Amino acid sequence: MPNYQAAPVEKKWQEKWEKSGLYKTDLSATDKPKYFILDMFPYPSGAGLHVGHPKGYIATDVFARLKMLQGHNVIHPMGWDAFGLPAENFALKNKTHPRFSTEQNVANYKRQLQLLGFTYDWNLEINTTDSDYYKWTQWIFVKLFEAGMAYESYEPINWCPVDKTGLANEDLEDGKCERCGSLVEKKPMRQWVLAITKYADRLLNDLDKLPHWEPAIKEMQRNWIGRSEGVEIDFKIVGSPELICVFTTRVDTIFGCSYVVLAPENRLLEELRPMIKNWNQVFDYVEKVKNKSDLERTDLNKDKSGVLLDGVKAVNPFNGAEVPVYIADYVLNSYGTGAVMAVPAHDERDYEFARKYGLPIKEVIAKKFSERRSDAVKRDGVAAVIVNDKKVLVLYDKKNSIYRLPAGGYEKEENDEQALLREIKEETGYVNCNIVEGLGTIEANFQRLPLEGQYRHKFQKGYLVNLVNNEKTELHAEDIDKFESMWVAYEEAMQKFATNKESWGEEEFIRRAFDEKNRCFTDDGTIINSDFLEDLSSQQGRESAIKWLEENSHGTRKINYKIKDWVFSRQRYWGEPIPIIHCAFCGPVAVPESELPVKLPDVAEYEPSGTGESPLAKMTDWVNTTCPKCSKPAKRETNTMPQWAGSSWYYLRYIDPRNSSALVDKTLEKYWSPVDFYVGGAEHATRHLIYARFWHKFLYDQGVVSYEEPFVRLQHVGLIMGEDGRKMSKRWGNVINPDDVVAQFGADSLRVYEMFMGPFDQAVSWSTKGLVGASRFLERTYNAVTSLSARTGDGKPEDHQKALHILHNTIKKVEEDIQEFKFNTAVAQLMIFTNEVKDLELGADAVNIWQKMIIVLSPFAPHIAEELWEMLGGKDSVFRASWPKYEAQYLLEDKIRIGIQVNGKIRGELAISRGAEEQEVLKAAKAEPSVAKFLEGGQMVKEIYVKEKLVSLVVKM
RNA sequence: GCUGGGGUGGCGGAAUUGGUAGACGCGCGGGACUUAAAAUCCCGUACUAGCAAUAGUGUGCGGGUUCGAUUCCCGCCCUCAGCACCA
Repeated sequence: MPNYQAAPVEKKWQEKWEKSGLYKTDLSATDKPKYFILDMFPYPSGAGLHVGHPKGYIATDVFARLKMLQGHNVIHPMGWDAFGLPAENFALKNKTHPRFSTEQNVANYKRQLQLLGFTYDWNLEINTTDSDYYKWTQWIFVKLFEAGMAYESYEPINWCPVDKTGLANEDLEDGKCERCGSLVEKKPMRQWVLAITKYADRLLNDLDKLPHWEPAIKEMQRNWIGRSEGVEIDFKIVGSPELICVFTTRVDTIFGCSYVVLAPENRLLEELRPMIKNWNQVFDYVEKVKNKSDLERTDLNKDKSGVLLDGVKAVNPFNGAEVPVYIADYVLNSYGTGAVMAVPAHDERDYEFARKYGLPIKEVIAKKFSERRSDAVKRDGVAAVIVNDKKVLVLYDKKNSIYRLPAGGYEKEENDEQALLREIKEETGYVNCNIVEGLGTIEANFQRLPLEGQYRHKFQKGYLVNLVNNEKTELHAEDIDKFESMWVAYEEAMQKFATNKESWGEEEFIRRAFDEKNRCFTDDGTIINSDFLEDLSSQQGRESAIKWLEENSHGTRKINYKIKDWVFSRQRYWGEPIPIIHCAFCGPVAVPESELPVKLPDVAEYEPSGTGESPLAKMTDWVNTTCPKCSKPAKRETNTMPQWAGSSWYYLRYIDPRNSSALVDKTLEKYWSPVDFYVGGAEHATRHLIYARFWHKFLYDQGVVSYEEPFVRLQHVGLIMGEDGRKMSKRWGNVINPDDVVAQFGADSLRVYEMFMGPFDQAVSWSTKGLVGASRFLERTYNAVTSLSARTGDGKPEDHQKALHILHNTIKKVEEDIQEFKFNTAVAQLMIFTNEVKDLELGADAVNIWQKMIIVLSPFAPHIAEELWEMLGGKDSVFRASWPKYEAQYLLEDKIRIGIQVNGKIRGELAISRGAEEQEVLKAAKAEPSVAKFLEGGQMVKEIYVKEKLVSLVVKM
């Protein structure tokens, strides 16, 4: 029978905390530095919590307790995000009302959370489905509407046929409904949309003001916002007044444009119809595309398709070239202008399409390998990548010790082919070669090795060459000594060139030769074959081209975003009613603030209709109202808000949860805002976290909040997987319920274990064995403290030294690790303390030392810490104590052991005193028997002493 | 494909301005206590060879720089997450 009984102790302290109001946050107290630490509030599902859910809450709780002990006013609140599809679907399935099932689920979640002994102040609890709460969600919508940020749209949107509602882009996963996994359809319907794209630039730029966010999450947001700077160019159409406007970020490649592509849905198609000779074929293609789902369309990624618009020619304004026009579904109508200029040589998609349909591929960018020098001599040339049987021919220049490809400059009037074949013959002897394909151009600048020494600048054209047969001529006598030729595999060739003394980019040609995909060069480089852009860098070329476009009115600068405006209507029951009244005379009118909230009416039948109408539409009593402006009969908006609405601002409400006259009091907001630390799942990086930042910025512009960014520091929590390594799920039967764990091992064991499992942000598998380890540690600590009273006297001085050394290192390590969220190593340090200190003879001073340890342990295991604190004479809660300060004098030990290396290998160890003289240490090191035998008979070359770390001896044998 | 992580014992993982790789925990082996078992405590535990002292090998793979590389550089493989025809 173990000595420590978790259940009664945990119950005892939870009751005491409740009674004394230990964790109550006095919102009006502004005497101390504040700390706002926030969990992503849960969406209470019917299944209850599994052990993975509380991991983040445990971490914030540990952190909050540290801050309390360090003397901060801490706000650590919790609430419920309870509107939305999953709750409604759950209710439908169980034939109950969502309000009822939500209440039940919330109660269950709350009970489960309370078992773990968190510092949540339940007086601050909020619930997005309370009308007192969603009044302010509606209020924000009204402000958005009044600011022109919420508008009605009739564009086709994503429609989930199973959940029977429209969805935002953010609600899709692989083109499927994120909730139920069904394929979404495109459906045109009336909907409310929020103009998040107006904030796109600020959402993007302000990421730079968030140094304490993980770079990975900022990067995800950058990708999601997807800003790209480019130009729109107008292509005239031969024999038509219409223009094809294309968007491109690469005007520098304009002279490589060999055709133009329209999205199949592009409206221009109708206008051009009379000119199109093969209309039937075009029409068929458009129809085929229409019937493809978005998923099928993107799935065809690898196999591009399209149809030529026979009879239509577009004119490249830069050179007057008439190029063919295609429709192809690799061009999206919803991005840019729904039309692109195709530059197959420098865009992978165009390249693939051009190869499939045999369209010209014109190279206009050379890869730049190194900087040009003003004193360089220009000498262009050709290079051969001769491939035979998956091996490439590499020359070794013996005199200069360099590897190279067969290559050289032009002689007299030679063309590429002549020069190439001549060089191959001269340098390798092969006479029967077959030029397969060009590999593009590399601009190289380099110094000719010893022979000439001058700097060269060249455009080198690469060619893939096959051997027709092995026939060779004799090399010139001089060349036989000069070169050694060898056939090597890809990896070996890459390696040879990687360490080559003189190189101009041969690896690039080899890479292109071995993989067709690499033949399309999409980076910036030096412009070639391009009229007035010739020889400019891509960057300069873009500037010149834009200038030319604008001066000649053929186009203009343009910025596009991937992020779309936020589709904000749901045709479902369980959500905040959108506070709008439709009046035949006044149009859509906002519900006046005095009439908010627009309460969600109770209904018996709330099943989605599937017609695109919300179930609220059937509630005629509720729908029929009068216009607030003209008082004539009018109808309420029946769509509801998406699940993400309530969570986009909830953190603000914790600061002032019962305020009925304002969203949040200004003074309180100023003191408690912003959220100092926000912890939650990485899956919200592009949804919730973008929406919340968007609303927050809007509220900032409205003067409601005083900071531009809501969350100062952001940390994502890694999942806890099942013992089998799979996600915890009913489906796999690997779910561990915290109720069971707490009943068997206690909340403290669960808390300590979850913090100890591994790095906080990493996914780790649950291990009940591992949990036992945490439990044993607490038990050992308990036993150590309970046996303290049996010890008397002064103890041993060296034990004292040791205990103080460990204690102060523990204080430092735990304090620093908690702040950096490195809980696993903090717990390891606490374990070291118990293991090392429990058997030391410390006499009466033991109590003092262990008291400090208990404070340091308390954030992780608050119940057992309180119990032990009380046992050692603590009168008040341990959380009313102060975090101990570590003292530098105890951190370092006087005796150190250092390693001794001989020729880089550890051969022995040496005990020295801190501050020992270098000469003494070296002398002692050399005298060490295990070292000395490796020094025997050798000559000392070097002796290195890294202070208080190691000795490194170099001996020549 | 792109972007960002990651690859270290039987397992979860420590250690990075380059300095004794494997802290801590699990598991495993041995021992103590017990009539016995559980629990607890003590000792050991990277791998290979050896009775041992010891020697060799070792941080995904191949090279490089260095007295010294898990750490830095070049090339490659695998894996997880997000995005995915965004011109």
